[in-house]
Amino acid sequence: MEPLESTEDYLEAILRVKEKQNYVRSVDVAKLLKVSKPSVTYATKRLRESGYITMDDNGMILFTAAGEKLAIDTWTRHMTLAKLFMQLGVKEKQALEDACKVEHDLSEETFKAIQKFVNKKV
Amino acid sequence: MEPLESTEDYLEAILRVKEKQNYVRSVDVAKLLKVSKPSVTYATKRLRESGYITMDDNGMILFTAAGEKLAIDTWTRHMTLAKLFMQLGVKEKQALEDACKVEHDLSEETFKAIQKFVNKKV
DNA sequence: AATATGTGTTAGATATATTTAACACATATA
DNA sequence: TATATGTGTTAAATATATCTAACACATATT
Repeated sequence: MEPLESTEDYLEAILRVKEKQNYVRSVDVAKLLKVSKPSVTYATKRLRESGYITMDDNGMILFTAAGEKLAIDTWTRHMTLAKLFMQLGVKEKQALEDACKVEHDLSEETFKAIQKFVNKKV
Repeated sequence: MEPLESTEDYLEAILRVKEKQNYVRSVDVAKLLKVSKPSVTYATKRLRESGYITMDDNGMILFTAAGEKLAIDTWTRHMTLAKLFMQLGVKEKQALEDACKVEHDLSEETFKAIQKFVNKKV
């Protein structure tokens, strides 16, 4: 079971699939996040109700402006955190994995401090 | 509603109450975590089943060896993370709050890298 | 003694997020 | 044409974690 994937994780996954192949099917999101198809059905329903995505006649997932912004913001956080961990000596794979788990929970203040640090250092 | 407090959060709270007053009642934990009394009843049941705590005849919460170890480990993580954030310029209160949210999700590798960094710097 | 306060429990509801099973439907293959 | 594969849905179960309401019981106050 294990509750795991939230709004931002799904939006981020949609963004990654879109960058890769320009269209996003439910099954692509399921494969990337390693969750079942019904989980994606449930998630896309929530994301539609929240106004983050729409779906076309073929069931393709499309971002709204708000959804794309939140997805990109989340992705930026993810990469910034991963960068921090890597600068501290963590290997890329682990850094990305940890960043994903942590990215939703940080305050703006802490995120900005981290951003400043990783950019200063590069 | 909002799911929030997990095993480690409760163990950490129990540790903090114990440090402060040497005994730990359910209501103390509820107050510290700002959750309801039934939430604590539910949590202590889980913690007992997992072998992390016991309860004496008066309902006082006692650590097992495993419970105390996990509580201290969690607290150490919490403080190490808070230290990292403070070194990056985050104010103490916010650093502690963010550290609490993040502490459960980090791999050993990343935690050790952070530990090395904050100790090197001091 | 009667009442109020503090502590804790159980029962039931709510919310999030996941799963498997079953099915519908379209397209591709033998 | 019959069957297999791929995509997606709905329904129902499971798991975690919370809440409010109601109650039990002990101690403290009037």
